[in-house]
Amino acid sequence: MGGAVTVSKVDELVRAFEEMAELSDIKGEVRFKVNAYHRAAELVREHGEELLKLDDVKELRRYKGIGEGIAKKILEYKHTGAISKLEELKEEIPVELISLLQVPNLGPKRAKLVYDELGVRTIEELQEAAEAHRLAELYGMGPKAEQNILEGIRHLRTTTGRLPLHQAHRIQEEIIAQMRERLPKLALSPAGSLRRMKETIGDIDILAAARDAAPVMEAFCALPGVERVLLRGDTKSSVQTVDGLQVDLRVVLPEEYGAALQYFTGSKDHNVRVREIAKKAGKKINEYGVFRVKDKRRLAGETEEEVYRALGMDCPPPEMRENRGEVEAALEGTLPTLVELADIRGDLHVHSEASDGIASLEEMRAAAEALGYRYLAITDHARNLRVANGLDRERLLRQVEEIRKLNAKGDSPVTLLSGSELNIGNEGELDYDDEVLSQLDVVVASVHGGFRQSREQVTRRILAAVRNPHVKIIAHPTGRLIGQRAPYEVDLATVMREAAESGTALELNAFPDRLDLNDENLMEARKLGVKVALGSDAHRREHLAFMYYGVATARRGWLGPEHLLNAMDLEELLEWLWRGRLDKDRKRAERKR
DNA sequence: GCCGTTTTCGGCCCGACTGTTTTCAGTCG
Repeated sequence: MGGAVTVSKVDELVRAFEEMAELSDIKGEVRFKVNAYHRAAELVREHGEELLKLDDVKELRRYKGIGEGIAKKILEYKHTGAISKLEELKEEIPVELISLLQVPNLGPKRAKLVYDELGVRTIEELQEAAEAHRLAELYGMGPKAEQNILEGIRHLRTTTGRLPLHQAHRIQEEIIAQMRERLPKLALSPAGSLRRMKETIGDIDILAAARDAAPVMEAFCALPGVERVLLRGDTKSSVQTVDGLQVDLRVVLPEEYGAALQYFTGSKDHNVRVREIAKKAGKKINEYGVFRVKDKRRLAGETEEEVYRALGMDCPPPEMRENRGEVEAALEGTLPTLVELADIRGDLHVHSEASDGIASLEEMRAAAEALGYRYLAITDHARNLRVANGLDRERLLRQVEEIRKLNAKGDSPVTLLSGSELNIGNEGELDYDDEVLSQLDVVVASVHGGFRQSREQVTRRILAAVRNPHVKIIAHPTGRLIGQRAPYEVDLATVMREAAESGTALELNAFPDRLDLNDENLMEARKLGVKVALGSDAHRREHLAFMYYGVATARRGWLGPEHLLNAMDLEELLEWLWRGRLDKDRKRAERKR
């Protein structure tokens, strides 16, 4: 089996430009050159396939950010597999030095300094030098700087890295609630990557508006969950919580609130683009407002909408602010309308006590009713997934019957849809025959094992499921578990094309560990015209609420209600589910001929 | 290293906080 990890040419080239940026930075090149390399890495990440197809400097230079130098380097890499400039840099500066930049409070300048003066090239050596107080003797450094670097190393080793969105979200809500208790009238908002609903969160950013910042800082730094105060200024403080998370609070005046929110929400790349646009228009934007350069007149600041409008832009929803085309769309007035939680009419992936859930059908239905849903698909695990108590044929058919009876009573606004989450076997085989599947409303299929198989095999398995006329949704299509398990190798582009063609939806699994498809996958699905099915994968009543994170992720993928099965009303959904199955059945018959 | 309906040279996004400094560099976001 070809299970070897293959790193693509594109990934290698991205890495090469990133190394060039880091090494140039340590070397002390002007920041703009370093930025140019970073930008090149970004461009290759985004357009690598296209770029590597091109064969002359002129064509490459059509991309903004690629000039003479970068173009030649791309071609050199294409033809020789290496970039001589990078090799030269590596001879001047050891690559291991790049790893030192991970240490908080140690940047490129001091990394170079400790290497030149002390020969330090790894984090271990850095720690030894700091503990022997050799860092404090260096020019421009002292005992504090040394201590901060030791703290940085400790932090690096003890924190588990980024926190999953839902955990960070809970902590943030708690902090905001505690602040409100102490200062009831204070305007507070989440900001940063949490407001953008990124799938993992490095630290929590909170913004406050007040005439007098001092009492706000006071209250914040004294919150019960605060382990220690990292820095405390007049308008900005950072603390570390008992669970090792960094929380930043920024306080601005009410008339600056919108500008500060814009600035503090990011992303960094988005903000850089916005500031460039301001600059070109003879304006300046910072966290205090938008200003006209010539007379420093203030043009906007109180609300985000006003801030963007002052720059001739619509206001992009926070989830879109990643510099993935939203800046252009905001300028042209072509921002899409994104899906909202209120658009969601039902959940299409739910388990009951029949397999590995803990609630009865009626309990799950009552919980769905509380969320205002109109339908709920019961998709318990199927026969072959023994570990999850998968239903055999008889139990499944009994459940179908039970669902019919519950629906017939007509005492709930929620219609239960009978379904199953099939297991896609090693050769693409499914748990039940067509005769059984044809009795179900919603057939979901997904991979639960064989994660280390080759890309070809996994893709073949999933394509087999896509082609089954009854399978209408491929659940958690990449199998990743955030922070625990990488996605299996799969040719997602091919799966998406086939799914689009055959009328099969791909799932956006809203379970917090999964969020699968992810935001970038979803943008691709949107482009290819693939329908997306939101499912909470609930195993108990409270899990239905995970839909919130699913909708957030859908928004990060630029999806509107028109892309989602769950935004359809019941009749439309049933028609889509059944019409598609007849189409697919016909195609399968044609293929056999 | 890139870029140009204000420029082919001289710019390139912006500011807070800290520590080590007598006016600012380094780091961070």
